[in-house]
Amino acid sequence: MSAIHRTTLSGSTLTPVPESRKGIGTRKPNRGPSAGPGNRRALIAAAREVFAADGLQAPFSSIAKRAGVGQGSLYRHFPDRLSIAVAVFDENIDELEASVDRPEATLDDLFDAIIEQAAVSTALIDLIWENRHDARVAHFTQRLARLAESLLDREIASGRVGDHVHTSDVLLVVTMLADLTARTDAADRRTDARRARALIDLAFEPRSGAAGEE
Amino acid sequence: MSAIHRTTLSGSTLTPVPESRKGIGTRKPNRGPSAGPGNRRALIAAAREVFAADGLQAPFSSIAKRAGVGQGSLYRHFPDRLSIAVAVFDENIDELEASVDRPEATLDDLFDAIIEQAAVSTALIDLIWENRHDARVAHFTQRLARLAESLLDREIASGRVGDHVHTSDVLLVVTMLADLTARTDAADRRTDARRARALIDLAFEPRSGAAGEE
Amino acid sequence: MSAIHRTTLSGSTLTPVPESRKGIGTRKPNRGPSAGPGNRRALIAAAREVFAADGLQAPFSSIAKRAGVGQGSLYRHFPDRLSIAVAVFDENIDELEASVDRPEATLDDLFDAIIEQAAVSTALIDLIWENRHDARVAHFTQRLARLAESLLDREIASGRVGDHVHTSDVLLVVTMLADLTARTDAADRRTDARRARALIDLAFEPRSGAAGEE
Amino acid sequence: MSAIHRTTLSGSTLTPVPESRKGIGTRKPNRGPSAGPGNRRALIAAAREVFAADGLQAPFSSIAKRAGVGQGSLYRHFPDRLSIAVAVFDENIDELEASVDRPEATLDDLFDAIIEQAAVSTALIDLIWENRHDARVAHFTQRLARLAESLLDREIASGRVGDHVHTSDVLLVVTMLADLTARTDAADRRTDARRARALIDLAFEPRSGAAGEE
DNA sequence: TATGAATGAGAGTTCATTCAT
DNA sequence: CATGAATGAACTCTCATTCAT
Repeated sequence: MSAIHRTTLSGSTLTPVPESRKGIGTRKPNRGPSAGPGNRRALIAAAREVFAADGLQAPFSSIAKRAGVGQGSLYRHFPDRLSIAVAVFDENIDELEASVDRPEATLDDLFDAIIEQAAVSTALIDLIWENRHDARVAHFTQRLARLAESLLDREIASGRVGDHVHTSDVLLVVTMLADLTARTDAADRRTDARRARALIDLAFEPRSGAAGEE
Repeated sequence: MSAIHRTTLSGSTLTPVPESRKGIGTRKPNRGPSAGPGNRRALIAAAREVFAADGLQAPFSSIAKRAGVGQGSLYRHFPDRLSIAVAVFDENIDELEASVDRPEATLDDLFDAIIEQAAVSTALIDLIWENRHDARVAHFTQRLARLAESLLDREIASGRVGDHVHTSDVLLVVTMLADLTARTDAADRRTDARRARALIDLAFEPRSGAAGEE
Repeated sequence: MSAIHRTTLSGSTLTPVPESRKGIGTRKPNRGPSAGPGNRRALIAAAREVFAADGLQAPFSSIAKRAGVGQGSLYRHFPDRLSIAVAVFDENIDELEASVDRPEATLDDLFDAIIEQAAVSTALIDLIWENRHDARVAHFTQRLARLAESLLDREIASGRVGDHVHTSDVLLVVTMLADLTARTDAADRRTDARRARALIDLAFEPRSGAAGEE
Repeated sequence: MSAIHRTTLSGSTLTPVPESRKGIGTRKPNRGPSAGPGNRRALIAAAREVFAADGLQAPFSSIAKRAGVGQGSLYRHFPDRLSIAVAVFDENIDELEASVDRPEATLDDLFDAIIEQAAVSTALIDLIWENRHDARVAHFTQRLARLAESLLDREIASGRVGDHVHTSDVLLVVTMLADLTARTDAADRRTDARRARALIDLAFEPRSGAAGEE
C-alpha cells in the first residue's frame, strides 16, 4: 500500500518505520524550550538511521517521526535537507577522527573506518561531491583533508607509501572506496573491498626507481 | 448535488466520462502506429538527456514530455524506469563497443570512453549496482565484462599491464571511474580524472618480480 | 539541457523543489490543527453526498474538494476508501438506532428507515457485502444484527411475526430492501418498495400451524 | 504492479488476464471482413468472462485483449459499454429461456437458473435497473417479464403459488435473488440462497383465506 | 518554543477513445 | 474492415512546507 511512490530502481526498506498510528488527536505535550538540545540530538540520530535505511531522499517527515519530534522542530533545527545531512556527517567525521587520529594509525585504518561507515557513506559521498562548494560542506572536506594529510605524511615518512601520493589522491581513494562499499550489497562487500584495497596498495606503494626520501 | 460524473451507461457503476473529454480538446493528432519506432527512439534520447540533467529519479513524465510523446506511449514502450534505463545504457554500451572493439584499442581507450559518457554514467552506475541481480541488467554487465576481458588479455600479452590484474579489477575500476567522473562537475573533471588514471596505471603496471622489466 | 529541476541541496539525488512552489502561491491559509474536527465532519458529510451522487467509486479527491479540505487532510483522516465509507455508514447506523431503538418500534420502522437511507445504502450494501470480513465492517454488521434481533424478539412476542423468522432473515431482507430501493429511481421507488414490503409481510407473518393464533 | 487504480473496496481478480507481452510491434495480420462475426462472438464471450471476473467496470481494453481482437474492432461492434453488456445479457436470457421455457418448468427452476448465472448477474442487475429506460435494455426486461409471466400463470393454475402474486413480484424477486447471490461469496452462497428461497416460498404460497382458483 | 495538522502541487499509472496503416 | 499504437486527462497517493495553538 505504501511504497508506490518509491522509485522502481531502489528498494531499500531496512527499517520499516514504526508507523505509530496512535489515532489522530493525541498530541504530545509541549515540553517547552528545555527539550531543544535533546530534540536536536534525537533528530540527528534519527536522520542517520533514516538516511542509512532509505537513502538521502527519504521523506523528511520520517526523520521527525522517528525522532519522536514535531515536524516544526525539525524545521527549526534544520531548515533544509543539507543542514541535517551536514550535522549527521559531522558526527561521522568525529568518529573518523576519533578512530584515526592516533600516532600509530595508518591509511589502512582510515580506509577501514570509511568502509565501516559505508551505509551512511553513500549519502556522505553524494553530499560531499555534489555540494562541494557549499560553505557548510567545505569545512568538513577540510577536516577530512587534514586527517588524510597527517596520515599520509606519516605513512610516507615510514616508507610504507610512496611520495608520489598526494593528499588529494587519498581523498579520491576515500571517495571511491566509500562509494564502492556503499553500493555493494552485504554479500559481495568484503570481496570487492578487499580487491579494491589491493589495487590501492599497489598504486600507493613506494616506487622502485624513486629515491624515496633520501 | 447534480451528478458531476455522468456515466456512459448512465449508471454509477460504470466508468464516468471525464468532464474534459467532452469538450473540444486541442489534442495532438494521433500519428498512428508508424510513430512507434520514432517515439521509441525519441524516448530513449529524451531519457538520456533527462537522466543526465536530473539524475535517475527525474520525473518519469518529463521524459515523455521532452520526447514530445504521450505518457501512455512511454508506458507502453517502457513499463518501468528500469526498462528505459536499460535501453539507454544498452545504447551506451553499443557506443562503448564501437569505440573500443578494435584490435589496437587499449584499456586507456576504454577508460576514456567511460569518462566521455560520464554524465549518463551516474545513472548507469546506480543502475548496474542497484539492480545487479535483475535479468535485464545482468546481460550488459556481461557485455561490459566481455569488453574488459578482451582488452585486458591484449594488454597483458603486450606487457603493458601486469598479469596480477583480473577482469573484475577492470570492472571495479570502470565503476569507480565512471562514478567519480559523473559526480565531479565540469571544472574539476579533467584534473580528477587524470589523477585517478595515474593511480590506476600504477596499480595495473607490471610488477617488478614479474618477467616484465629485466 | 539546462537543469529543470534544481534541488534544495543542489544535487540531483535530493528532492527537487517543485517549480510552482517557488512562485507566489494563492493557497488557502493553514487554519491550524483546530480545523481538524471540523474537517473530519465536513469530509464525512461530503463523502455522504458524493457517494450518494456518484457511487462508491467516485473520485476520492472529489470528496476533499467538496469538503473544502486539502487532499492531504482527507488522507490523514481516512487513509483509504473503506475507512471513510465506514465513518459515513457508522453515522447511518446511528440514525437507524436513533429511529428504531424505542420500545414501540417495529420491524416496519426499521424497513422504513432503511428505505429512507436508500441513496447512501447502495454504497452501504456494496460495502457491507464486499468487505464483510474486514474488522472495521464487521462491527457494524453486528450493530445492525443487534438492532434486528431486539426488534424481531419483540415482534415475535407480540405475535405480529412468526417464530420461524430468524435474525438472519431480517438481515437478509434489510439487505435486499436497501439494495432494491437504492437501485430504483425516485419515480418507481414507492411502488417497488411497497410491493417488496408486502411480500416480506407475507413471508414473516405467523404460520397457521404455529401456536401463534390459537 | 497493476491493480493500483482498482478501488480499495472491490478486489475481485479471478482470472488474471493472460498479460501476453508478446513484444511491441508483432501485429496480428488483418484477417479481413470475414473475421467480423467470429470477432463478435469472441468479444461477447470475452466480455462475459471479464465482467464476471472484474465487474462491469473492468477495463474496456481487457475485453478486446481477452478476445484476441483489436480495440478498434471492439469499438466497431460495440460502441459503448452498454451495447456489449446488452449483448452478453441477451445471451444470458437466451440461456434462461432455454432452460425454463418448457411445459414442466417451475418458478423454482427460474430461480435456480438465475442463481446459476449469479456471477454475471451482478452486472446484469446493475444494468437492468440502472438503464431500465434505455431502449436497448427495455426489450429484455420484457423478455424476462414474458418468461416470468408464463411460469407464474402455470404455477398459479396448478395451485402451487397463490394468485396474490403478480409478474412484477416475480421480477422483483428475481432481481433480489440475483443480487444477493452475486454479492455473496462462494462459501455462504448456498446457505443464503436457501434462506432467501424459503422466504420467497412463504410469500408466494397460496393464502389460506383465498379461494384459490375456482 | 514545540507540536503536528493542514495544505496542495506533483509524480506515477491507468484507460477510454481515436485513427494511421 | 481489422489492428493496436498513440494520446492525454483523470485519479490516487505522497510529501515539503506552513502555521495555528
